[in-house]
Amino acid sequence: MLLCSWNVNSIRAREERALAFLKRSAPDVLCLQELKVVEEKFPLEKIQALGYHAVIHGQKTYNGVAILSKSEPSDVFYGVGDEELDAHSRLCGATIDGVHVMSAYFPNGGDATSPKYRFKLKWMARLREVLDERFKPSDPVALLGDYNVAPFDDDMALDSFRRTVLANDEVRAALTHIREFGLVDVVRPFFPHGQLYSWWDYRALGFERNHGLRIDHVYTTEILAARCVGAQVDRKEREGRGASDHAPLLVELDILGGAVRPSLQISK
DNA sequence: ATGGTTGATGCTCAA
Repeated sequence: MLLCSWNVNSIRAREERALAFLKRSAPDVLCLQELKVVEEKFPLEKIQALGYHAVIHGQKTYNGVAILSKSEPSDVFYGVGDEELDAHSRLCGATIDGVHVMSAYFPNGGDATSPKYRFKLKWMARLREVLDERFKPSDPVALLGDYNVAPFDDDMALDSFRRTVLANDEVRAALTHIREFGLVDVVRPFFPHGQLYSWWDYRALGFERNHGLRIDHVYTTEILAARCVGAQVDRKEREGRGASDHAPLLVELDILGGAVRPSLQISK
């Protein structure tokens, strides 16, 4: 079962690339973030034509998340269940092939003096409550998305990121609290020395200089983590004109009995 | 000290 997460930075601007990615990588599940569009204007028909179902939690201009899946989703939910926090469309969930999948777009937070940073910490604290309310640690749960947090120093190309709201001690502690529900970073074990990035700033030749950050993640409960057989970032997708500032993150779980994709076989 | 770019929107904000 191939699970993917990709912050597309506008699904309408990325429509052609997203359709090509679905054809090329054929994931069983693709979690999208930053749709920047309401559900009514989401390019649903073209995605359905490729054999995908779609759970869409849209918003005009900002945010917006979705879960695309080959199998039919059930037990769909939208938002974190808090009136203030759900002014932003940042979370949706669905059960697919028995896996409780969530697509999450954590707030960026601006800078540490900004109200946006308080919002980020509040949203992260609420996400932990959502996990506690909806699931047990023994359930097959997969939280995919743009976490806007780099957990380790070697998840950052530049030391200067350490002081930002993407990597300071406080957000890392907030992420640890989420992890302590019973989640595991299933990508990290395949890249024990770090230097794996999923986002590069559009500005100042961020990608060309490989000034990246690993802020997109797949966290799962232990029962699924034990089945994780490969992980990779599709760096090619960040190249050229019309790229999102994030590259897709792919994770293979050996749970459906299908063939393991050779491109994702990386020894731990 | 606040550049550099992309996207949606509408003459600016968010990332």
